[in-house]
Amino acid sequence: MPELPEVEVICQGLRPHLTNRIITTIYYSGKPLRHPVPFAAMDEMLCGQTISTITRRAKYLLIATKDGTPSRSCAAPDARDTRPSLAVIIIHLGMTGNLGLFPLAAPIKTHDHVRWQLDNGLELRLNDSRRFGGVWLLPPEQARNLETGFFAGTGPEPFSNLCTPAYFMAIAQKREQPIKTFLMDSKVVAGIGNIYANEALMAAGIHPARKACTLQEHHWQRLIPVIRTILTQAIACGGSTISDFINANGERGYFQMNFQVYGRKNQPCHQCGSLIEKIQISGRASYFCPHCQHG
DNA sequence: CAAGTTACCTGACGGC
DNA sequence: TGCCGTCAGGTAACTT
Repeated sequence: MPELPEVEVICQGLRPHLTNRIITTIYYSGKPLRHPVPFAAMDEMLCGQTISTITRRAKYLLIATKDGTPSRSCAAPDARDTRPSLAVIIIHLGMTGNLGLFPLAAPIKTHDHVRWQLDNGLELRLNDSRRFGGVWLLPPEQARNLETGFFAGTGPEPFSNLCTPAYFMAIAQKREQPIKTFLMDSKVVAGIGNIYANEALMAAGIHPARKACTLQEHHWQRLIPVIRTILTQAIACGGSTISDFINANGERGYFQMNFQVYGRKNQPCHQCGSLIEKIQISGRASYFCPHCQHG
């Protein structure tokens, strides 16, 4: 379920419930996700550890622990222990992944693949039917160098001040590909998936198949703030449901967004009444208004 | 290097 | 009811 806004909503929803909780036990279905799940390493490194921070980078959720060293040998936590080392769990939700907090007694669902049991009677459950998601565990030395390690090659966040017209134009210069495909390239900019690439281009009045290299500075000056506004709105929509986070069932986050084009083939454009068209671009469903998106 | 294609998996939906 | 094809919010390994 994850583009950037959904992951951000999950991140914000989990934060108050996970911060300062101790991971007590970890369970694993045994089914591989996109990559092997580092169950043995998590079991060894995380049980007994305290969760410190929950953050998001691109479409990945990062859960840091306060101490990356094996804790089974130090059962009594030392309050004066200020060692900065952090092990980090990284979670990606793929196409169908979902994270929720459940009481321990809540029935296990099909495709609940990893469960992190906490010291407050709840457990964090990763459910992912298609198993395109992934779980990684970075030991302290790797966790300290995320941007040059795990996220090397990942583009800046859309909200970063690195995202300027000049930045995009320098890369787009050599790209003959459609602007929509360009926006979805995580090496260019992080977190924009199929839905929001479609929506942002509609809001900016740019045809999704237009070659990335043909966008002028004024296009980028329009597109960058539009991307930020749409992502912000989507996060706000999801945020309104955060209070239901525990035991959250089904729809939360951007399902509540009012899409202008995504999924609206042959329906009238909210701006001009023209019928929204659907085409394939780089193998992905692409929706646009033939009247509003000439730029 | 850029860009297109395929693969990974399950489930929902529409047509027959 | 059921069978079958198609499609789905992502990423990375391939090929061209």
